[in-house]
Amino acid sequence: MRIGELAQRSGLSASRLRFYESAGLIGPAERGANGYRAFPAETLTRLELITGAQRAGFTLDEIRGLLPGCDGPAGEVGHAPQIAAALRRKVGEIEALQHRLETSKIRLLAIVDSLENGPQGLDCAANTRRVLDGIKRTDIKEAAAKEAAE
Amino acid sequence: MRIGELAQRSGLSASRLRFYESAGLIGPAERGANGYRAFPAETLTRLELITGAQRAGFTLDEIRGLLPGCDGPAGEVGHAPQIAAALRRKVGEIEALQHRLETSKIRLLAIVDSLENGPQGLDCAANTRRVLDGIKRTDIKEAAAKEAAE
DNA sequence: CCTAAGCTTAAAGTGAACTTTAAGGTCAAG
DNA sequence: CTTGACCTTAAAGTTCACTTTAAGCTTAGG
Repeated sequence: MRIGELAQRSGLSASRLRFYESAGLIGPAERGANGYRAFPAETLTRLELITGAQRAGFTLDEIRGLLPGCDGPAGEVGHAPQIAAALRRKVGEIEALQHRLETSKIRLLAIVDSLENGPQGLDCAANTRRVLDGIKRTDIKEAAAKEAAE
Repeated sequence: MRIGELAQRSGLSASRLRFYESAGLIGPAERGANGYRAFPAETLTRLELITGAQRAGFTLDEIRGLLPGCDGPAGEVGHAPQIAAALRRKVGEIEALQHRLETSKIRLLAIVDSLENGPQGLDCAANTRRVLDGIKRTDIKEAAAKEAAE
């Protein structure tokens, strides 16, 4: 598969694919007699992994370290346990992020509620204070919920 | 409160606080006779809001638009319904992100499982194929779960 | 044969979110 | 009355993750 087709099928730009290759995120593509890159079909799967990990908040550096591949400095066979441990740490990070998101969501919904069901006709400063108070109450509720959960 | 104390109490650097002020994320601080900034105590709460929103994936531009404050171009009283609508959209985005994270987590755990409980002694290329196969199976299960949920 | 699409490279540019630097003013303590 | 911590500004620098540019191949189609 040449770079244009891979770009179209993956939805990524060709420049991004070249960038990923030069960054070592996808293995160096084979070259045809004309110098054109020839990517194997698996690259598509790998790109999905990469973009998925990115959406999950991983940096490219982290992804390079975590993705399966035999080209790294520790890329030999006995590598698997370390990768598994790293992935477990990442799962922990994802869980922490999920918790933060849930917290953000609760806060946001509290603000929406405060905005939509709160008293009308206050001036802006008073409204701001009320919203911030609402957030503080949310914090307290969260703290209580956290305590209860432990 | 001067900038050093605010920095210490918020855990943010003084340069970051100046940057946030110049970016309009926190209101322009009053100035003492010496030109030093004098921040009101509420700024701390606002900074928590800002960093919280950042952790939730908002850009500073978005945060500036969403945070309560009477200094914006649309900062007058009737502004609340638009803010509420924007916040609801953000909640939707957060939920999408949560779903993506859950997906990532499942994938990661599938890889960990594949790595830890899979056959031993395969060479690296074979192992890679096995891991990628595992991810594909995860995709299929997710698709099935999604279908079932709808 | 020529053109246009598609590929190559190296290098420079972009935008977000800050940080660092440089040059200087303020102020309490010794 | 000087040292050192703390403050000021404007401007330049940094990192990440790419994109754009410039100059130049290759290859299929009219």
